[in-house]
Amino acid sequence: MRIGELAEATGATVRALRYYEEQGLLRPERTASGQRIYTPDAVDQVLWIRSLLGNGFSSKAIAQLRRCASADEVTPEQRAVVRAEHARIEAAYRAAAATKDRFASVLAFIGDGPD
Amino acid sequence: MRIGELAEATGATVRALRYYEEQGLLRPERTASGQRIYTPDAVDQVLWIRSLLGNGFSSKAIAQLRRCASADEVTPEQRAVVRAEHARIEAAYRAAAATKDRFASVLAFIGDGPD
DNA sequence: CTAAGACCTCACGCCGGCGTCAGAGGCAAA
DNA sequence: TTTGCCTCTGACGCCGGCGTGAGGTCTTAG
Repeated sequence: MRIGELAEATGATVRALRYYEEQGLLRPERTASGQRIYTPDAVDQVLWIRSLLGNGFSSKAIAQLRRCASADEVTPEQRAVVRAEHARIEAAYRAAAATKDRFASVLAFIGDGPD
Repeated sequence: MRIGELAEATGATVRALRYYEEQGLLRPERTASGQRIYTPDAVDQVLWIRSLLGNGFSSKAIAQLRRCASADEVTPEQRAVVRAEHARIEAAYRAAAATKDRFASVLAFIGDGPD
């Protein structure tokens, strides 16, 4: 698929997709004339990238993870990266859960009134 | 407590605490000479603020929520704010959960090797 | 063949959440 | 009172994640 289609399929902008490639998060093929061609998997990849970014991951960390996933062998360094980021996401998850619960109680308090 | 103590208690920097006040997220008392004095509750408030910021909330949205919490009456506008932010946090929570699970499987795959 | 639209590569701009000075003033101990 | 640390108020700087042109090329419908 072409970049505009991927953008529409994922909700990302064309600019963002090019930025992701620039950061090494995406590696589309190119046509002879230089136009980007994405495989269907790219949709999931982009959604994944955006969810990581939304959870406070930096693009550099995501690039590390990507390299880790595509390597045949996992180096100790990569292992460390994964573990560190795992700790991050655990914290983010707990924070999100707490925040969600807190909101739920606020909603229970005010939510049944008129709009 | 003074700002340095609050900083140490919360893990935020002094600069960040002043920034939060600037944004209307915190309202410490002042001594006659102008030094900030925080009540013990401020610790929880700061942790709460940081968790919201970490979940992608803007400081303006948090200020709105704060105003909402301290008002005697909840206006429809505030109600809308809370609902919108609730949707945000729901999404963030689901994303975090998915990310966490994905990491868990990665760790299961590589995590039992040597460091 | 042509015209519209999607795409390309620079490259500068923006904004939020602080970091980081500079310079001046509190405050507790000796 | 002096020493040393904490705090104060500006005010500029930085960096990531894009937005937004400018100026040119590709593709495809008619």
